[in-house]
Amino acid sequence: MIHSLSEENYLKTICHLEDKESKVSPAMLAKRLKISAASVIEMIKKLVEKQWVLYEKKRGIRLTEKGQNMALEIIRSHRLWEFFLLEKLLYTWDEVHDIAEQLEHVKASDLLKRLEHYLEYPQYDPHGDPIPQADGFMRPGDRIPLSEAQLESIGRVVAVKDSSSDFLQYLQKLSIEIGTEIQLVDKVPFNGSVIIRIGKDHPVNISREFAENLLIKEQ
Amino acid sequence: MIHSLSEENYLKTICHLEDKESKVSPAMLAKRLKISAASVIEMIKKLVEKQWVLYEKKRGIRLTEKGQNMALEIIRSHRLWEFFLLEKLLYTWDEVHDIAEQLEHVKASDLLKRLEHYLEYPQYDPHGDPIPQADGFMRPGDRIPLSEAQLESIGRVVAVKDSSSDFLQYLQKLSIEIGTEIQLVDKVPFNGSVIIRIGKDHPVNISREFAENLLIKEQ
DNA sequence: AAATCAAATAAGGTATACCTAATTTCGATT
DNA sequence: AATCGAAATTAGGTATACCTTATTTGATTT
Repeated sequence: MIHSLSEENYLKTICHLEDKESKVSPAMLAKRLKISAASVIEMIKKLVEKQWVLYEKKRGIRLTEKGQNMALEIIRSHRLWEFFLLEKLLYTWDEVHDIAEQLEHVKASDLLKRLEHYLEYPQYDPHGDPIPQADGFMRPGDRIPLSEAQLESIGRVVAVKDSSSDFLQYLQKLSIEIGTEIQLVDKVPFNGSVIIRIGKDHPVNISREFAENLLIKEQ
Repeated sequence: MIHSLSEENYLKTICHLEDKESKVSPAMLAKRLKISAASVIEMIKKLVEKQWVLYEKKRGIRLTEKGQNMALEIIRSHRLWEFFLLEKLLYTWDEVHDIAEQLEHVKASDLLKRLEHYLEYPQYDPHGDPIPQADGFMRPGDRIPLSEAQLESIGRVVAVKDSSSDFLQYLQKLSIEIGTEIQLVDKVPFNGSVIIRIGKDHPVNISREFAENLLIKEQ
């Protein structure tokens, strides 16, 4: 059965939300996809008919096995293309996502296998998210909160948990962006705050809360 | 102004037809795009409003300068992706076109420049068609009819002029397909027929008409 | 249990890009 | 100039995927 670009985006988003939340509601989907709740309801009906999702009010929206497989394939495509864009076209970590959103929908027999072979079987995308294998297997991610990094280790910022504009502005003040190298210099057991070195600057002290919201990939 | 996938396909197709025909009619577009003439008329109206094409019954459909630029950009994208698919993902010459039809519509600032840099500024796509430069300049193609090849030269089949099923079946009989290497062994002045070697086979004699319909890229 | 409020859903509408089935236009015979 | 046929065009219709504006449902508080 043929599927449209919209349907693919729904499946992908439901898959992501299922990972993060105990129950996926129409309202959550509407928020994530930036469309009205009414439109979501309509589409969910279609996806239920096609047997790609189940919907019960109590349990929320869930992918069927078929739906799950389709979603994983799209996520696989997205992450492989992200890797390509960073590694081969030298885009920066924050630029790749939006382009991969377009590339992920390209269909061709064998495309992902060829792409993956050409990229030498990357395991993680530039944001530290695991790339699902062709058989649907997906290892856990390898990005961790800065607060849990090894002492002395150097990591690269790959994402933030909190994306409030307060937090983002604070990041900007500290000259931290996606890709910035950060070394964990010391942890202060007293209040959980940590001392980090941003790039080659002098070390600074940041709060535990901050350190928990900054996701890094150790290298 | 934002443009849709359909609009892009119209512009691209009009551009190709303008090259080939003295006048582009709605009926020709309908045939090429495999949609009804009525739908073409509708779309042409929209494109005229957006000032991407001009339409007068006597002169037919023509791209404006803006439309021409947009069309060339899409063609550039198409041919760069074709090159990528062949060169990097190792697809065969006949597989790349359909995939590039999808990739050509991906939008991202800088994408084509990066892609082109990464591919080391290819001049021609796998079918011997020239890849327009960023500034819109496009050199002439470098594929020629087999009948005009240099004696002794070895070329690779990149396209056919005549795509009637009779012709294609004859090709199949001779084991010629896109990508097949052909050496021009000799020309017979008498009737214009030529003697060719297909791959590593014994030379065979083919008619002038045949040789004129087979486009090769010398190497 | 009644009131309240947000989430879910229904109803009806829009734009895009197709379609088929008339109808009109126009150039080429006759 | 009348006729004919193909091409162009109009009219009206469909599916997709959105929308806004009710209305309903249901969970939570009072």
